[in-house]
Amino acid sequence: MTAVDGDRPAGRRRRVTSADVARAAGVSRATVSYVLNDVPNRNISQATRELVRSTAKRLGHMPYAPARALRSGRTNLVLALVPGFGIGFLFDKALDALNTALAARGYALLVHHHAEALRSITDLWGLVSPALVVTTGGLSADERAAVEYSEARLVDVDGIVSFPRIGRMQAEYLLSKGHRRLGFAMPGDPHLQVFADSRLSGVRQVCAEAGLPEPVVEVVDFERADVRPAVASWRDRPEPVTAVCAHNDDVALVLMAGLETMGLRAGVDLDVIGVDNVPIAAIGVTTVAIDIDALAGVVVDSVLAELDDRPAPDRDGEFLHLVVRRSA
Amino acid sequence: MTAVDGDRPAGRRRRVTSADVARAAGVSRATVSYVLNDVPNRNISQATRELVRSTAKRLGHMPYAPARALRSGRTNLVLALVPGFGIGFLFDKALDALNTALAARGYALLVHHHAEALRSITDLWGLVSPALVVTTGGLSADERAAVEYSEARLVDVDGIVSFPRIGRMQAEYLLSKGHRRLGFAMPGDPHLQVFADSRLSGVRQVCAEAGLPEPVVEVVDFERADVRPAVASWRDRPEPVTAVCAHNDDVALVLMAGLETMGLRAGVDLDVIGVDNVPIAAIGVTTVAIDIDALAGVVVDSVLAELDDRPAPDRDGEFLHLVVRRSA
DNA sequence: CTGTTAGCGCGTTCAC
DNA sequence: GTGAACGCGCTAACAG
Repeated sequence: MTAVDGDRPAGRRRRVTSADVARAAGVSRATVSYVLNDVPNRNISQATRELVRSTAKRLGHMPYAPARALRSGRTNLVLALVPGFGIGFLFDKALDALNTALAARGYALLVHHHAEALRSITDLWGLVSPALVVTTGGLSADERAAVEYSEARLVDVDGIVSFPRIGRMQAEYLLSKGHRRLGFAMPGDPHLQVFADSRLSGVRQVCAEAGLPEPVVEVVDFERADVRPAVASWRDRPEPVTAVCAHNDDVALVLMAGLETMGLRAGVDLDVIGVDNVPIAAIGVTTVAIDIDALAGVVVDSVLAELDDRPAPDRDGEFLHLVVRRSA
Repeated sequence: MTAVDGDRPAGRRRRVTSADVARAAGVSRATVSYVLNDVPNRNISQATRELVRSTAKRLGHMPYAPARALRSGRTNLVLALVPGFGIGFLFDKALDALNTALAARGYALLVHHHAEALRSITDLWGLVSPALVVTTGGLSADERAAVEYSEARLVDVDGIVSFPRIGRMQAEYLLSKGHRRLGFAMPGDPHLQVFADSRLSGVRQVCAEAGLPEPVVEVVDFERADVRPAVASWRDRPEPVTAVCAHNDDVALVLMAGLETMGLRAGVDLDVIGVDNVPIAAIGVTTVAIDIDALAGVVVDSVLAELDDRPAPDRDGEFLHLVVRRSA
């Protein structure tokens, strides 16, 4: 850790405004603005342009975002509201793709971990005022309303990949293998609950449609890898659970590792299926894979379309496929 | 994906300003500001307060961040400049802790994936103007200078945990086990290169100090789990590498899984040591563990201290310890 | 006590 | 190429 303060004893550095540049260059503020923004159809001599630019650089002028935004009535900010950092492999990939695409169009992608309990949307808007908000379905009805009522556009990427659909695929595969009592492994992280519930609902549907009992839900805490209670709950019952849908591959891997320490084996004593097909899943996790690039592409297209006032692109791609390995 | 646009046919909603609220409530703009901000020592009747608040709510007024920031000369934004999303377990934990601590003090933490190739700091400042920037040492000299020259404060969390120190711990442990030819497994992700190089430097130091040859560096690509070339490079040489320091546990896990598919075993045919002690490492990865909570605490303290103009807190904690499992 | 007037901050852009 | 008004919220000075 390096505290960097340079030589600012008490009063901090004064901002260098475009007026300072204008004064130093001996031109008007309007000229400075036109030059620095490359405004077309403004006949400004090359000499003046160079003078303004060099003066700005010499003085260390940086445009001041709030003033610019206030005057133009809009920001070039896209705010991604996430339910927590490190939400997952796919998510991070999509954010990276979005970041690059937006940078090329002069927008900045900002990621904020928003929680209603911590701060309201209204209060957040007093701190940052985005042109567009990207969410993952993690907003309450009130929050959605607040965003929609503000001048910000809203793109909800929830549903590009149907989470219930993923749960359905897991369950359908397990039933096709002859299982009749399913379990569901929830992650311990509360931020992931929303997603997990959504996947679980798909598993529930399939069980209900097949006339089977509800899936037995247990938490497999990612942090402390003690899965004994969960495994006991699944196996020590009159009609034992024989196969478990894990929220994702990470949960599946923790579960599988735990089974091994108990002298049990995934795919033999208990079938386990994950979601995501993360790289490490290659060690033997049967999983529902999601096509990252296609997914990221749709997210990017959706956001850009909304920014351009174009209709939202078709989102009915097929991003899911089953990868069968030894765990189920 | 749901495109949410409500009923805004062509022209989008006009902003509801505090002037609108003042007009509707029949009071002055000043009164509105005093009420909504709970400014002390302002004797405003309870009736007026309620009137203003209810009117603001009825009209759906939200404070407009740029105007507020322009007037007050400062924002309440903390910008974390990261070299990529999904940088790692520890990082995400620290960001979450920071987010919570900052929210309690009226600041918003925004995470931005910044790359010099995509946009300069100067241009970024035209889009968002933070009060403080948190980095992980990923800035170039020019970028550092730009940040330091702006009115934003800068806290660099690089070095809270010494990356070379981590590499040293890995190497020292392996040498203590009798190994004399070390390898280093780099991650494929270019965003992680900076960190990996730093860890590698520690390994290099230890080898040099012990009079041993340089560690043999190979990339273990996280995305495509084919580790055969890397393993071949380590083993197929006159003096084979017998132990590998992996950049982190994820890399170690991919490597271990790859070894297994080759009919080899980590800890037997090749020793492997990771970093982070991620949950899944419990399956048997020997690793350098980092105390997350202590680390996050120092990050939070450093940022809050800088915001409060207090001196940076002591950072000389000991966050590292070795966890020996079966992989080395 | 209760509330108002007026000017500011900084970059943008219309009219000249 | 310039002058000047503007956007929106904050707050010192002031008035009933």
